[in-house]
Amino acid sequence: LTTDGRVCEHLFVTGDATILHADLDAFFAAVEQRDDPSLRGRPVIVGIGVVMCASYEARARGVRGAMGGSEARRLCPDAVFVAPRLSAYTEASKAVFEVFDDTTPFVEGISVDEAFLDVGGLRRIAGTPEEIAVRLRRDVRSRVGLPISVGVARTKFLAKVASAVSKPDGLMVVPPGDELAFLHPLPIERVWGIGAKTAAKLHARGIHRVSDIAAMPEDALVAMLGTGPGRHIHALAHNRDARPVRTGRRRRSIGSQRALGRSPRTAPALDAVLVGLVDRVTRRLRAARRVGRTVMLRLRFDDFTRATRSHTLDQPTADTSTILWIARGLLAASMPRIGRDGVTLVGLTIANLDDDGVVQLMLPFHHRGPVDGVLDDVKDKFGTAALTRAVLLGRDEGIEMPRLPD
DNA sequence: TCTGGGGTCCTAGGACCC
DNA sequence: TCTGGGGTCCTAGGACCC
Repeated sequence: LTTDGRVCEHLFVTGDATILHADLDAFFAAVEQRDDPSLRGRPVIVGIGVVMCASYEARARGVRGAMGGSEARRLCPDAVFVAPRLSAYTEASKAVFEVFDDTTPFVEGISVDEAFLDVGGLRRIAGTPEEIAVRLRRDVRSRVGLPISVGVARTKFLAKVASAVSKPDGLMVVPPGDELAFLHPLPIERVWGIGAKTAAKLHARGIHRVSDIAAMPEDALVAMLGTGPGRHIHALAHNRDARPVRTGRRRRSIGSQRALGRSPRTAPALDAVLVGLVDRVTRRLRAARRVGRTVMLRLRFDDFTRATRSHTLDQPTADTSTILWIARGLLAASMPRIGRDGVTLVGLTIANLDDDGVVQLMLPFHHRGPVDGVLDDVKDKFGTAALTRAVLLGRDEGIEMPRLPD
């Protein structure tokens, strides 16, 4: 503890750089270039109305993600626009994560195209972190056909920064001892967690480099950004980041949204959009064998302000008619504001997720030894989702009474 | 073709409980 | 009459990320 009673954030300062951050380069565009040789070497933009992903050839001309299609075309008239093929990206992502899983048991997926890997303790069997990273990049290239950048450091934060700095198709190892020399000259935008708003606040006070942040007392940052962000940014600027690589993280919400564009905004039209969203979301819930308790309606208005309305049920569900009933109620409650401000986007998210009807395995207290035989039985009877849950229950939650399915 | 679609985490206030 | 001290859960909004 620090003198004022907070938990100190650099408990771990010893040790090697053993956290890898692996991040595919221009993922969607790279898949398109892989699958269509005529696109290689040319500026490729995935997305029609809006840029979802731009190849490095297009980025060199100033095209950025989330940019409007018209501006992208103006900057780069010879770009090839490609409609996204989400299933191809999902498949490529799975193949890459297989390579990750073959590298180390400690993989934490961050999104479809990036993950943290903890390779501490693998030195004897797999070599140094740098050797592992070299091999990982080679394997992803040969097995999946995609370029991937890797950062290696002692903290998640720095590994993430290093992979970004090394892009494209790069590898950067930040050895302990060189960390602040690497970090401090960087512009604050490089810090994972500083976005547009925070950067603007900092710039307004003449703060442009990470070293500027590091030179400030924590209190000053807290006064500027609030308690949570202030402390967080201050710690990161000193490379204090104790977050471990966490395996087995599960999705906490499932949602879908639709921008309305020029389509009519009448009540029946909005209801039709809502029905479509509910249908998509509940299908995805059931496919994932999850159920949820909180139904959240998300709205965006003409002036780009946003609002959310939510309702939490007593019992989790993935039932279409139940969720539609709740969603309609939330939409009805929002109609006054919609009439006033004009709606441009409708979204629906289900949160507070739980597993649906998954078997929980209770082992006797005295059970020690391997559980492989038991787990194999569970897998045969109930499938791999149940197996995951059983392992989770044993490792993280101890032994507890199973909650009976409804 | 002004601004897609999918997520995470944090905070603050209020209701409610013991 | 005024008011403790500990907690959970829900709702709404904001910032950030890919």
